[in-house]
Amino acid sequence: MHQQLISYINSHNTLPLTSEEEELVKTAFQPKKIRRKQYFLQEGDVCKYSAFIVKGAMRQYSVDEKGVEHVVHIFVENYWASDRESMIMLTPSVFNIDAWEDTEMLIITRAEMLSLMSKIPALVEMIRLMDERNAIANQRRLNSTISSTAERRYEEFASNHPQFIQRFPQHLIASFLGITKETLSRIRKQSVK
Amino acid sequence: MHQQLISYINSHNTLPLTSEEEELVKTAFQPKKIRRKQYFLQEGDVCKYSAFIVKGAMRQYSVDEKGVEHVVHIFVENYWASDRESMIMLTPSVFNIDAWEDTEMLIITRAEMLSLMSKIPALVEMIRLMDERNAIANQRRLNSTISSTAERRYEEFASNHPQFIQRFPQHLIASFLGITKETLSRIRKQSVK
DNA sequence: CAAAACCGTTGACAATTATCAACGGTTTTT
DNA sequence: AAAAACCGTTGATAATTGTCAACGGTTTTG
Repeated sequence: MHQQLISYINSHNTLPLTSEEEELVKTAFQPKKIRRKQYFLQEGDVCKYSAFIVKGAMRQYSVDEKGVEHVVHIFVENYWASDRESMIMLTPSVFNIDAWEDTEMLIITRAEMLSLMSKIPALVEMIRLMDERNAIANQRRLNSTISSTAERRYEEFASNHPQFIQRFPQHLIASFLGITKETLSRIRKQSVK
Repeated sequence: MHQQLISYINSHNTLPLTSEEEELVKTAFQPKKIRRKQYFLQEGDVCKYSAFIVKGAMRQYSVDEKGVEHVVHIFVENYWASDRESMIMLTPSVFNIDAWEDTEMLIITRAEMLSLMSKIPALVEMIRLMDERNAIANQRRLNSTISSTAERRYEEFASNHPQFIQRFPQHLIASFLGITKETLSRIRKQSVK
């Protein structure tokens, strides 16, 4: 199980981890399994862990005053799930993260992660790379959100993430795109023509 | 002029820069001034520089097929402007960045920045902190974009960034929020009631 | 200082998207 | 095996937001 994480780390670095470093990683990350629908993080709680997903799928969402869920992230294998703001600022999260499928993950606290980073330079490098990619992805998503129609956003998403279309129900994709399930259903009907 | 950058760096770190490090920073960052409306980056070009803004204001925007501008970022003093995706991937940018006010900045290429970072650990730390804050801000913006009405987004923005409301015209704020200037005008009229 | 550009507002109308209720066909739970 | 939950779709209608054109008041430009 830890091997997948180690491969992930190595694939984000020029130099592979030494076996001592691998050991450090293995002891710092705790395995955790949760079943479909169980919470990894609940609104109002402070987020204590980052999770590297080994197998399964989770979603992160907020719930508005009318009780409607808004999915801000979908996570699958090799994704990292957490609410960074809550974890760093130690503030109650406005998000829920729960398992969409039964999920196996490796979790670590921020303190442990910082300690690991001070011992393993490759981790710092990996985080930097991830932040970079993250910033780029966010930029793209933001731009498409403010400048494209719902239809175009769906088309882009479907062509960039065909696996997600197959793996998750439409209503979840709709929420992720910021539209209702009915609107997405009609958009798809349209574009078949 | 460089002093402002050095203060900025120091304020993002536990240890202040040594005078040798300060010197390195001063030689690596080139001063540059541009006038209102001049481009710092033009769509189709590869972004070569990161800019630390010493004085003035810039905006980053894309232009859609109808010729409508969509503002994705507004930058003022002590902000960093660049198109990270273009700069890192060496791909033509889909964005324009231009000066909204006459602007003084300090610019640096990615290669020089990487070289500086290898010599000045404090810079690496600063970048990490900035990435962290950036990720948090993006998360918030994204969530509000997919889960709030235009009216609520404007209210949040106005209460979090009152300086921006005073400094930039409404049509620019509207574009930044992903709505038209007419809609924003009507929203404001409403909320005065 | 005259012309042009910019800015916010308004009205009339159109397009997009949301809301609510209902349906039939799954899949999951008990 | 029956009941419940889930899922996508559709229709009718409402709410939100965009589009286009026009205006008067500013500010900037030549």
